[in-house]
Amino acid sequence: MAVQKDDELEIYRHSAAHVMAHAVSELFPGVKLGIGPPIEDGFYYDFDLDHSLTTEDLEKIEEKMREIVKRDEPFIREEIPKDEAIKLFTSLNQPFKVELIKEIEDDKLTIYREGNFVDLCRGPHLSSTGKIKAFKLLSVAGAYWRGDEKNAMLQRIYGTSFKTQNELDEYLKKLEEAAKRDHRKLGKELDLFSFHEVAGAGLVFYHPKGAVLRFILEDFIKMEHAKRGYQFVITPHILKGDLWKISGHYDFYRENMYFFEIDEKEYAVKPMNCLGHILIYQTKPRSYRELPIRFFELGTVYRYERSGVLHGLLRVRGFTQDDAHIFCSIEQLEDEIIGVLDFAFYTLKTFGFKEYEIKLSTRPEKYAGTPEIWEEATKALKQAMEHHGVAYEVDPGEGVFYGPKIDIKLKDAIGRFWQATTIQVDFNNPERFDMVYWGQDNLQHQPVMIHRAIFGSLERFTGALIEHYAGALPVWLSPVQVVVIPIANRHFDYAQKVAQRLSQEKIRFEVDERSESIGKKVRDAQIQKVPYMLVVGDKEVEKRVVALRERKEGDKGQISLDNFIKKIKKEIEEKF
RNA sequence: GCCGGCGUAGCUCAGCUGGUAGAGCAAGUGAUUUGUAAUCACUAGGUCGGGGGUUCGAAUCCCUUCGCCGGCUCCA
Repeated sequence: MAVQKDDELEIYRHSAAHVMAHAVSELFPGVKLGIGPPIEDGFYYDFDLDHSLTTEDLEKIEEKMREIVKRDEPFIREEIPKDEAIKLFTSLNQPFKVELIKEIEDDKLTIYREGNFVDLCRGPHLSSTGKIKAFKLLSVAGAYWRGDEKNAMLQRIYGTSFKTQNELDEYLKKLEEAAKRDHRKLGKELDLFSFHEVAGAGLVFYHPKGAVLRFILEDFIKMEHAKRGYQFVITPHILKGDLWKISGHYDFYRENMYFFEIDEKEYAVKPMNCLGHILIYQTKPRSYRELPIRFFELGTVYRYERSGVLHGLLRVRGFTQDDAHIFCSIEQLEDEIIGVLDFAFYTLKTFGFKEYEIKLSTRPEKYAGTPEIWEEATKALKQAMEHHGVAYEVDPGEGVFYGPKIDIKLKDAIGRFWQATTIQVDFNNPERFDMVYWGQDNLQHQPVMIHRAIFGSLERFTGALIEHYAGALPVWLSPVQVVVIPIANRHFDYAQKVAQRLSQEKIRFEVDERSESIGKKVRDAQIQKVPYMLVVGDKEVEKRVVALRERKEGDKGQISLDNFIKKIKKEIEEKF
């Protein structure tokens, strides 16, 4: 049996999951039990039940759980032989448990009883149900038995539990707070982007303010690529089907692509940019002297994603990648990966991301190339990460069909991780496209190809950014950096003078000339999360200054316009 | 794609068991000229996501479709 580290809270929650299953069994006799482990912030349990569970059912189940807790039934551990366990759970009509037991290698296994409820479980558990103090059932969702979509769909109840009611309340409040950071909600409130049912799911429309943010990201990433020796290219959005056959996408990626016909020829909308870059590489003989060749493109791609997986900006059907393909010699591979990692870490830091996950994904079931080639590429990726001394986890079998990859994942408001940066080694396409370069030895060699994106997708990165800052973007990223607020009509002239100056300094501003109270104008600017407000009234006109209000700190008093401009320009410069 | 839930004015939401829609904010108009998170009044605005059905009558019930939400699966 595998050794597992059971932290106290995990045991606690695991016991809560048992109590929940117990409650469901009492309320719905005949329910078939799946599995019910503790998870990061709570626990779940899967049930096979004819009746569809509703929110009201959750309340009833909670009620029943409280009853079981009150009964304070001891958790009793029992060791029984495998065949006896099979008999027991067969008699209890628990086929999923029987299936699990049959796969356990040990001849002895453990069950836990509490009252008249029995569950297959290796434990450990609390001493009795009465030890569970605070819990809440959160949601019910579908989940395939054993995570396989060919299997039955069970109903999963998610819940959480804490040792005190206080901690539980705090957690629930945290969830509420997280919902406020949701980029989908903020995107609407801040007038950044929209989706349209009439246009199609997963297709983003950037509004003027969203477009400002988008352009800032584009400018930044273009500049950085230029600095790092990338050459810019532009390639078409549609390419003939035949080309995708050469690359293998036709076999391995077909279900994610959009095909259509022109002049009786099959075409596909590009789901990736690599082929265009390969064609450019192929336009002339290449020398080792040119390597590494780094082609960069802000490439817009379209992929068919199953309807249930779309998620605001974080998972869409049309998106733009800051995509580049590096063609280099095998000897240059590791250095190139080191360079890309450096680029990625610099970028994430600049945008304020401190928390991320680094994953190394290895060979999947469907793959192109040979195991040896995969091995070699994986080694290069590992060594590059070791060079940077970063901690990473291995995701076995999660690689793309053409090669292993490193992914950097960013956390969203409620703690889900989304892949941003990706670095993928590809030995497959150089082979399929017969790519070569002339070496110093006057012989032809095959280059290695690296697919990589730093933001990943501009859309996803924008979504992550909004959630990271809860909409309160730093000054350099704010679509509107300053709102000028004249107090009365007689201050409009002065406000316009201030505005003119801001405009000259290329600061993004608005002047609020509405016939509203100053309180209202301030409130609206705060809600729009504008970093700076400049209030101008009689006093400011007279002294030729502005009254500064900072988004987070409130009224900062008077300051000369020159000094304010100096301050804000410095912040913009420093990407603050 | 699968399981469950949801879809009412630009936004946030109300509308009990079927009797043909309502609030606040936003918008427009007018008044007000304001000192740091909501000035007041008036006006306009919806074939209740689309289509079909049940019914004398549907926002309310049923079917279907699109979209959204939470999971699951998938994920370059």
